[in-house]
Amino acid sequence: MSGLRARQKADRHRRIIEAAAALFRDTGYEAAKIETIAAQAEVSVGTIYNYYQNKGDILGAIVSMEVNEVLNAGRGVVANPPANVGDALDTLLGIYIEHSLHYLSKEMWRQAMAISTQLPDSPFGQAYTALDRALTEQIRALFVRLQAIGLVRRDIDGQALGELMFNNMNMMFIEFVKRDEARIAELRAAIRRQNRILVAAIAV
Amino acid sequence: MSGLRARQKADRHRRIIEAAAALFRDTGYEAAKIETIAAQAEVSVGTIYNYYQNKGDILGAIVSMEVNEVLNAGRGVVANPPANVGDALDTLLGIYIEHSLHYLSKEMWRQAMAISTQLPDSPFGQAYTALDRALTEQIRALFVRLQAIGLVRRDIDGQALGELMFNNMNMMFIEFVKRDEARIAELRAAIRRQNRILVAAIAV
DNA sequence: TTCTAAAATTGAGTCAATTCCGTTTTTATG
DNA sequence: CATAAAAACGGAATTGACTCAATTTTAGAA
Repeated sequence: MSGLRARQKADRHRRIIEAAAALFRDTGYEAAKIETIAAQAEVSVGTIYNYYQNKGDILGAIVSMEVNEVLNAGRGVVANPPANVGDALDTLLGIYIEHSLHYLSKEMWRQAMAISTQLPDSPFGQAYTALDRALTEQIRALFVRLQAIGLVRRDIDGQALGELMFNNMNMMFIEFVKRDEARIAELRAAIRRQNRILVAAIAV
Repeated sequence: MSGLRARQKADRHRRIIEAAAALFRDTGYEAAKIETIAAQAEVSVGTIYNYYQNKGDILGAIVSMEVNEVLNAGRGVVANPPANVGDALDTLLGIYIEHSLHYLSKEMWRQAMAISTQLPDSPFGQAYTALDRALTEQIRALFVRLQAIGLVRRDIDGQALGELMFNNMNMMFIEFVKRDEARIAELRAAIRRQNRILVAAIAV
């Protein structure tokens, strides 16, 4: 069961994603018709629904790639953080934020976020939740690292802290993508200001 | 211009909201067809769209009522908070959370949240953002109150703290409504645990 | 009371996502 | 090879939100 059929399958997957990504970027998610994606990918509408449960899942596949890149970039910071709690946090969260608009437009993010709350049990909904958890975990890992180095107090509840910080950043990011005119620099400054309270509380 | 016409208008508004609320509750938001809402409210489909820009705005009107009640209930706590930072926070956020499922089901919340990110510029999208801001402001007001009483340090950045705490609670609430089996008690406990870090940082 | 312009209502029509099922392609088997 | 079962495909049909041009209702002037 791993000959021609599997190859065609992978190829069609790729073609659908490529067609969709291009269209979402160029015309926006809403404006991109399944029919157009199908034509571009040289498959039928029915086939697209054979590969993805719904339009949101196509976007989901694209979002997952993006977030996984972000997670990867974050690993570098966790392994080798700046020698200062505030800077370490700013660097990690900065990577998340700066990377975030690389492949995805704000409109695509809005749609992705909306779908993930609307259909939490769809394949994408579950994947999105898993990605959030992975990001939270990475922030927690940074604290563990900083505790090991001796920059963060040992008696801090790393789990709760990671959640608190991720949740705040995430909510700020949601507000950010909701306003087209919002700028990354302002977002980062606002998060830095909020985190100052936490940094003061946890730094040795 | 405030005779029969105004009365009929108010009456139709009410009928539409009542019909929609009942249907959303009973069959769920997705399953509730505009046609059915129209029939129940004894108006035509077109009339509904004369009163509300889209299906989401109908839900929006219901959500706004709910959140305004919550804000109202919160005012009491701010005016007269428990004499302990942790308890004061727990009481205020507790009111938000306990109230939240009074009129709205989890599915309705999911839809409302999704729509507010999907269409941030629709009437409901803007109203939802305003409600979030009002809640954040109320939490900030509680800190100001606690500072006045002498329970919270004067040098704390109240604005940043209010945002941090609201954002965290809100994100936790989003995750809560995404899982049908999640329980209120667990949600409150998790938030309490997260807030402990903040309380330690800000208490006198 | 009658008439007219403005405001509101109506429901058939449009549009795009999703479903459905008959047809075609691929795989496994003798 | 031939062939039957399984998997995947295609595209017409369905569905439900939303629009719009025609019609009805209301307010208020004559």
